Amino acid sequence: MARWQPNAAERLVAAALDLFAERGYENTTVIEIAERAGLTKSTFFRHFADKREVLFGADAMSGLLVDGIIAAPDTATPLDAVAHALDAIGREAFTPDRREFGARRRAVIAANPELREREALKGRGLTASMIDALRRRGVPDLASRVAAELGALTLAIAYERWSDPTNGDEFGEVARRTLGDVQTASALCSRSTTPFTPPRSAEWTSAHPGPGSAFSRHRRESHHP
Amino acid sequence: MARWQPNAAERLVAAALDLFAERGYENTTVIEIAERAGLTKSTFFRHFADKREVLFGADAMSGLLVDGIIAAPDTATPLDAVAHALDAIGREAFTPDRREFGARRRAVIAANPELREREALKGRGLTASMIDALRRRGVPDLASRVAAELGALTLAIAYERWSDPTNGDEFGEVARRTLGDVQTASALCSRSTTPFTPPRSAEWTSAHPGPGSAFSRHRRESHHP
DNA sequence: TCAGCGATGGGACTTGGTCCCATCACTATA
DNA sequence: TATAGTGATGGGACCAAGTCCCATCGCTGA
Repeated sequence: MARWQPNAAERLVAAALDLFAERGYENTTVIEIAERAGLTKSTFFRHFADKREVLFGADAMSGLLVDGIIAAPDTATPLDAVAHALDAIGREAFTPDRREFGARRRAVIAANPELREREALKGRGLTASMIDALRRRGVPDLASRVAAELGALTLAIAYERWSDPTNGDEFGEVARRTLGDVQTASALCSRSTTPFTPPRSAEWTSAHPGPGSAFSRHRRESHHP
Repeated sequence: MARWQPNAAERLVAAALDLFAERGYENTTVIEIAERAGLTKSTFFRHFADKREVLFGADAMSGLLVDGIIAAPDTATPLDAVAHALDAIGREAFTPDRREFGARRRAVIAANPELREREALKGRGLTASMIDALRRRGVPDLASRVAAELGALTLAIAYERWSDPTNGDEFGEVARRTLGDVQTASALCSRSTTPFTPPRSAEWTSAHPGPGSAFSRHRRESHHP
């Protein structure tokens, strides 16, 4: 029988991905997944905490990110350290041979709210890991949170771009380019949108002496608690 | 009977929050929640899509954020528009009378992974809404994503700070201060980390001299296990 | 040959969640 | 006053996710 055949977990993942792609996540039963893998419901839950986890189980990313951030040179800025970690992910996790799998997985997750929810949680976990690693580098609290958030955004966008079949670049390249884009975009966030307005006129800077006062003129419009 | 008593949904929320706080989310049954509210399982699921949603149902935030961002003056930068939206949330959603509820809710959510997962998904939804609203302002794609992400981070931190019982400020103030802190921290992400060199002393303080600004207040550490 | 061990099978059980229909209270209209 | 309509509720059957416990299988080593 199927008993004692190796790679039970991998077989379950493959079976699940196939079935999810065929008939959708919610129209697929754990028992069906297990049967296609030549196993049973019991064994499924022995390998994965729940039905969603079958697409998120092999998750060494957190460790890779932490190690990558910590291993970055002392002179690296917080976002440099994040870039260093993204490189590690490109070498260890998102290798070229996994691109197709990544694309299928991404499509399945995008099609189901329950899976998107799990993905969101995993994202928070990765962000938390990066915050922790950055703090250990001596980066101040808030800067760690912001850098980790930008890192998570970069990771998400880079994964989108990399798993696109028309893209032939390695993940490391994609990620670095993406991080550059994010940094550029970040600089735009505190600048006026309209390209031809003077970005930092006298009035603007004087009206913006400290955090949060830029829109002090907009507040107090209506006060009815 | 309890039938036809008004505010069924509110009673369910109150009952759920009480029970979750008493014995924990996973040790509480939907039937128990319904019974404490004088209702039944059927009615519970008529008001809320699932068990988690009872703590996330009253969710007008997305609309408030979108409207606030769109209503911001044309001259506002992306993050100014976000600030404008956060102000609206302070007036419409996170009113002072809801602080205690917010604190209890936050504690319950923090104690349970399933609820944290839902919270993460809701956060993604808010971010998506902000991205959309910013795009409608003409903000470029990537800048929208970054600004929305920073806005979501600001909202999360501001909610943490505001729901703290020792905090007496209104949400709008807290959010404004938080956004300033986030912007400041954002600038550090591409700068060298070393803590005892320039940024802290001269350059830092002279660039942001606001009296009640930045890190002088609310030194609360945020922990991520 | 046998004992130990880890992975699997299997079934009972609880709970979240869906579905459908009966029931109740209120309202409008004749 | 009677009656039909409407919307919210109760109730139970039903399915799938997830837990628990124990039996069973195949391998390994003595």
